[in-house]
This record gives sequence, C-alpha cells and structure tokens, in this order.
Amino acid sequence: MRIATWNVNGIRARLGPVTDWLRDRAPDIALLQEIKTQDDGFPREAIAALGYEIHTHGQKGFNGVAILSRLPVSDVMRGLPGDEADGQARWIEATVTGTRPVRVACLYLPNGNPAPGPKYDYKLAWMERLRARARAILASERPAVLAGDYNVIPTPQDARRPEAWAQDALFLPDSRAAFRRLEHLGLYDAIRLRHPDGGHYTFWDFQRGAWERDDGIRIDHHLLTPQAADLLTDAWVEREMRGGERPSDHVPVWVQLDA
DNA sequence: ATGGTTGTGCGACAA
Repeated sequence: MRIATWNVNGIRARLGPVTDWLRDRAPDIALLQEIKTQDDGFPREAIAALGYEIHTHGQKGFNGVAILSRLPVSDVMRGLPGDEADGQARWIEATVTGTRPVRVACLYLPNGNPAPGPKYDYKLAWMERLRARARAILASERPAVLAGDYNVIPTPQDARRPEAWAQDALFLPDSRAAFRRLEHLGLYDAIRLRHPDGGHYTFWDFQRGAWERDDGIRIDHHLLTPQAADLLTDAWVEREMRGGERPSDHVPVWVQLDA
C-alpha cells in the first residue's frame, strides 16, 4: 500500500498536474490538502474516471482536505474533534483496506502567522486537539498514518536556512515543542526514520526564487503509529514535482506499507 | 526593511 500526501494549493488550478500524477504514479491513497473549494466544487468526474473513490471535507475559498483511494474506504470522519465552534475544514479520517485495514488521517494544520497573535493561538490550540485525537488513535493499537501539511519545521536540519525562520510560526519553539509532544506519544516520522540525514524538503516558496536556490523546508509529514511503523518499507519525497508545469509550492511525500 | 508569487474569486486575504 502506497500513500502520498500532497498540499495541492487549489484542486481546480492543479487538476491537470493532479490527474497526470494519479495516472503516472498511481498512489493507492492520495491525501490532498488546500483543495480550496466546497465539496460541490470538487472536480470529481476527472478523478473518479481514474479509478479513485473520493471523500472531501471542503470549504469555500480556503483550506479543505480530501482522501482519494483506489482501495475500499470505510468509517469516514470529518473535522478534528475538540471544538464545535471551529468551522475550518482541516481534517478528514477514514479506514482504507488493502491486505489489512489502515486508519488514515489527512490534515492541514494551521499556518499560524503572524506570531504572536490570534492565528498563532489557534495553531497551538489545534495542535493540542490533534494530540488528543492522536492519543485516541494510538489507543486502538492498530496501524494508522496521520499525514498532511503540518506547517511545522521539526528541527534545524529540516530547513536550508533555519535562521530565516526563527521568528516564523512554522519554526517557533512552541510549534516545534508541540510537534515533539506528538512524537513523544509514540508516533514515528516516516521520512526521519528512513532518511535521518536531513534535507528532504517538501515546500519551496513561490517568492524570491526559493526553488531555484533550493531554499526549502520540510513541513509535510507522515506520522505513524508503532503498528504502522512496523509495516513501513519505504518513505520518500517526490521532489521533482516542484519543477513541473504549474507546480504547487508543496510536493508529494510518500510512504509504502506492507499492508 | 521591503517586496517578491500564487489561488480564490473579483476585493482582499491567506500562505
């Protein structure tokens, strides 16, 4: 079972690249963030025609997440629990069954800039809700993958120029500490497990020639329960997608599980 | 210090 997460930065603007990618790379499961459309605006036909079941949690103009799967999907849950008043579409979760069932969550963690301020407060509160949900998923003692745009640079080796991010919500000490708290529950960062060398950036800003300078950061992650980590056979970043036609500012990040 | 770019949707705002 191969699972890819990709912040597409607008599914309608990216429909060509996304359908080409689904056809060429054929992920079993694709977890998309920032679809930037309501559910009824999602281009279902073009993607369903490639053999994918589609489950969306959309929002007008901003945010929005989706699960695309060539394998059977069950028990879909929309919205991160813990705040009934939160209307932002940043979480969808489901069970996908290959040779065995895997619980998969697709998340778009708040950016949090500018920090300090209400947006940063929302980010940290959201991460605390994520921790509660992760704890419940871990308690099932089953294979589960929590993947998406975490908007957190976990360590200095995850940025080409860490000093440039010192005051940014993606790298502030409280953001990194909250990410570590997730890991300390017993979740494993798949790219870190397979590639402890650093680099492996997943995002390059559209501005200032960031891609041409390889001025990247690693903010898109797969966090695995121990039962999923036991099944992990590979993890990689599809870096070359950033140089393609009409790219997103993020690239796909993959895991392969023996499941 | 500022401005640089992209997407949504048509004026800002988010990133």
